[in-house]
Formats: sequence, C-alpha cells, structure tokens
Amino acid sequence: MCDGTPLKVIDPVDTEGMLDIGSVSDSVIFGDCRTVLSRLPDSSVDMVFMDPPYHLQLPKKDLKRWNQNNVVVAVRDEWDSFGSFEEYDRFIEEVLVEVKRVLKEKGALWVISTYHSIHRIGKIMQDLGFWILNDVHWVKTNPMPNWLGVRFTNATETLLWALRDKDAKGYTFHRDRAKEFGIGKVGANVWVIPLCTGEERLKNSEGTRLHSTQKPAELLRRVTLTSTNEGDLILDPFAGTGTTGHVARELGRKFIMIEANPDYIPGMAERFTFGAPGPKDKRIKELEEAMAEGEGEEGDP
Amino acid sequence: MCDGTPLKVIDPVDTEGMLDIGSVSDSVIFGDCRTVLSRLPDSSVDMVFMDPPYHLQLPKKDLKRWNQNNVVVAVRDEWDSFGSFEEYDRFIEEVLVEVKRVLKEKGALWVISTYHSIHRIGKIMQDLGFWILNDVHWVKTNPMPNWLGVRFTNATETLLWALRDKDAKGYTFHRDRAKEFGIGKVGANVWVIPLCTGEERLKNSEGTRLHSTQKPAELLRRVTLTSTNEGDLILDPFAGTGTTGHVARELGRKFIMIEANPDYIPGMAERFTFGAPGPKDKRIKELEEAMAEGEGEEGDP
DNA sequence: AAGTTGGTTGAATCCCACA
DNA sequence: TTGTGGGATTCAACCAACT
Repeated sequence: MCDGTPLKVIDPVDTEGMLDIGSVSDSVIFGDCRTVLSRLPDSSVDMVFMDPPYHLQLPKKDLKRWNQNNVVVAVRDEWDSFGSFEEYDRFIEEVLVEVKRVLKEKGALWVISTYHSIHRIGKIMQDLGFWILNDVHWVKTNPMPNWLGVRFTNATETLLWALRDKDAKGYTFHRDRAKEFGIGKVGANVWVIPLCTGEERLKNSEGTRLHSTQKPAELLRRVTLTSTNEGDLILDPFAGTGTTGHVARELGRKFIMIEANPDYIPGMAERFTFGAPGPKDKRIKELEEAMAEGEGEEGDP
Repeated sequence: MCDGTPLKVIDPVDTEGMLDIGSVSDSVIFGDCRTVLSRLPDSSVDMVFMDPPYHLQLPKKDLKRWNQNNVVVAVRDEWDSFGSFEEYDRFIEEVLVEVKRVLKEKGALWVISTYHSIHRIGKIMQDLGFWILNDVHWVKTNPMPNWLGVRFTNATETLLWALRDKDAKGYTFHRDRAKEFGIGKVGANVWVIPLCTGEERLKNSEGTRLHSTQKPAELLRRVTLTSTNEGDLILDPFAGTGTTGHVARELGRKFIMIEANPDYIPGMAERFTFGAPGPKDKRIKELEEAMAEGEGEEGDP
C-alpha cells in the first residue's frame, strides 16, 4: 500500500518565481493555495481533487448532545469561518480560476462539499466554464444521527466531477470501475461508503482527531480509479491530512498537495512514512517501543 | 384516493386585481407563474413545491438506440430552453422572489432539479434568504443507463427543502414519516423511488406521454407527509400534470396550482375527475364503453 | 390461468470518423 | 464548420401478445 518513501515538504518561501512541476511532484507545499497555485505552470495537471472549507455557518454556542453531558465536536475551525457568502464566493472563485489554469486541456476537477456551499461552488464552476459531467453522491452508512429530529439526517455529501472545458473529447473515464463502485448495474452516481473512523482516522498528540473532516481513503480511491490513469498528476489544493496524495501513491499516480495549516503537516508526513493512519497506529507504537528499548543502539550516521 | 371532485380551472384574465385565496383554492390557475403569483396575497401559503424547467441543454442530435429502430425522445420542450444561464437565473429569481412573498412566516419551499441547474437555484435561494434545511436525493431504481459509458449513470435528482426565513421556529416536520421514507434507520436524506411510468404516466391523445417530466406521486407523498399538516395550503407554480394537487387532495391538503401550458390542463382535470392517470386508464375505458352502450338512455336534465 | 417473450421507454447536458 | 452514417452496447419497469 505504501512504500515508506517520505513525503517531501516544500516551503515555497525558499524559492522565487514559478515552481517546477518535476521538483514539487509527490510533495506537500505549505501555504495558501491561491498563492501556491499562482506559481504553478499552465496546463500541467491531469486532475484536481478539492475539498474546500464548507462554510457551515454553525451556531456560536456548542450544540449540546441531547441527554448527554459531552459536547459534540463541531466543525468550527478557523479555516472554515467566512464572514459572508460574498467572501466565501470570492475565495472559491479565486481558487477555481487558478485550478482551471493549471489543469491540462482534457483535465478534470472533482469537488466535494455539502448543501451548505455546494450550490455556490457549482454555480461558480459553471460560470467559469467548467463542464459538469456528474454529481456523485456519497451516502454515509454511519452518519451522525440527527438527534433533535428537526430535519432529515444529513447522510450525504455531494461530489461534482467536471471537465476544464465543455467540448473536451477523450477525457479519462474508466467505466468498469464506475460500475464496480456505483450502486446498481449501471454504474450510477451514488457511492455508499462509511465515514472515516477508527484506525484510519489520524489522531493528534492528545489522541483526538487531527482534522475535523478527514475523508475516507475509499472515497479517494474511487475518484482516482474512475477518472485518472497510472502516472497521472493529481493536485489537491486543500490537502488536510493528505488522503489524496496517500491514495495517489498507493495507486501509482503522482501528486502535488497544498496545505495552509502547519498543524496538519507532521501527521500527513508521518502517514506517508509509515503508510499508516497516525500516532495511534500499531506500527508507530511498535516503533516507539522499539526506540524506547533500544535507545542509543541505532542512529543515523 | 380521489373523490372525483372536479378540478377548478381558473383563467385569471377573467378578473382583475388580487386573487382571493379562498376562491382559487383547490384549483389550477392558467398563466405564467410570475404573473399569477404577483396577484396572490402575502404570507398566505404553507408550503411551495416547485419543479421548474431544468435548462438541460441537450445536444441537437438525437441519441440513437442501435439495437432497435428508434431514438431517445429527449426533453426539448420550448419551456425548458433558455438563451443563457443569465436568462435562466433571472427567471428563477423572479419566481422565487414571489414565492418567498406568498409563503407564510413558518412556510417552507421544496425545489427539485438535477445537476444541470440545481446549483444555480440553490445559490439564488440562499441569496434571497431562504434557509436550506436539507438536500434530499431521489435515487431512481430504473434510470436510463449511460449506454456509451462516458459518465456515471445519472440516477438521481436533488430536492432542496428550505425555510422562508432562517430563524423560523416551529416549522412543520414529521420525523416519523422521515424515518419511514429515508434509507437507514435514521431518517436519512435519501429516497429510493422508481420513475413515473406505466399506468401512472398521463398519456396524450396519441397514447404517448402527455408531459416529458411527470414526477412520481410517491415523491410528492413523501414531500407532503413530512413537511405539511392536514388542511395546509400547498402551492405549485409549475403544475405540469398536476401531481402536486392530486396528491394534496389525496392526503387532505388544500392546493393552488399554476400552469402556463394549456396542453396540460385537460389531462390534469381528467386526472382529478377520474382519479386516474389518463385516457389509457381502465376506468376511463370502462366509462367510455358504458357510455357507448347506453347512449341516449341517460342524460342530464 | 399463469408464465414467457419481445417491444418500448425513461429530465441524457453519452461516440467518432469522414465528407 | 456542420451534418451524415457506421457501428458499438445499457437496464429496470411496464405492457401487449403469445404459449
């Protein structure tokens, strides 16, 4: 699954001008994706997978779980707070303009979001000339139940798959994979996948989740296998825990990841080195134990 | 299911000024919904269900079925064709402004569309201050396959359920119904329903479909039962074959329908009178036969 | 009568070489 | 550039005709 090749971590401040695709391949670039994207060349990427902030607009007070004392850990990270729809729209548009520029002629874009913002994203995509091929619906087998009973339980997230240009012919699509993944015999646009939990979920030093919205690797596998070829270059401007790159490596694709939050970089790098979810992973524990026992016995020269 | 009470057909040209809710209740009003809506009073409707044109932008060329001597009858109705997204957006916004005005304080809006236009509609809804409660995904058991295998089979349509105002408290939601309809045990936002075909599908005088996009009654039942109470007033600005009103009557709700295309009115009215799909329905055939046999025997005085 | 077969259809942004 | 024709390939549901 993972050969242990470490993840290159690139700080673009170390250089000036355009970044060379070859030298930033298979790396994570630290920084605001708008700035980093602007330093990547035109028409150089086969596929972009994008998991932007959702603009959830959650209430300021923590939601109290009904009849329980604990507090639901809601998504209220700083990176997901925008003052208004206008501000959010502007941000998304700036990113998408750059994404369109760096995509190859027959390149494709995947975006994932929820009803809070997917309509804004989809509208902007269409206005910029992206050509939507499908909406794909991720149905979670284990969604967070809606304990207040005031709405339907939101068990889905929406992915949009779009071409850079409307009339692009010969884009990549592996129908056999689509039929394997989509429900029914027709390769429908519905994927049933559990949430990312347990061992797969990266943990921080306190043992709680490292990232609030880590996507399941299976989701990225399906995206990658249906719409890219081996050796293709995949770009993720909102890398988070690095699932996109991790799956890309597993499936023999190249990747460039961009992440603005330094808190995520160590966990992401660890994941590549150990091919494992994170600090709680058995292999890491074993390694730590081995290191503790054999302290001083081994070391890099 | 249907008591045979005929459907009132109202031509608003017959009167001037505002329309009285009482007198247009349980009727279909003939005309452009923007004009008709503007003549309905503020805050008078409990729920709006809206199935607008999708602006499909299908190719001019027919898709041939190569194992049989015919083509796919595409949706190329004039009412679905707009010059541009801008024109489409303007149309939708004009309708939604009026919809918001006629909705009661705790009123809700349902909209259905596909990826072709749902994002534009959702964005406009948010900009107008509608508060999206859920996206609900209709998964079709029998979608048309993507024969050429160049995309995922599009097996879904998206419904958006939204409040007129963000902070409305005490809006109508029947969670037991939601649990009954949504997949899983949590009342999830995914509904699996077959397409509207067979006897249920209204036919024209030639025996082919009366309307290119008739929705299944089961879809409207779920919308109605989860988000309205008995006696509520439901408005449908794009009535088509009148499924919304027909289901409303079946479930003890009041309704106002608006339809701009006169071709659909007779079929719609027939459906109410006979509680039946249309000319091909058995009951209608029986009636016709009985009338032929007993010609002259009975008659209105 | 009950089951089988063949034909038709569904909101579809569905191909490609060649003239 | 647009139009034509060759050829490659989907499934569930419904219905009419037939066994």
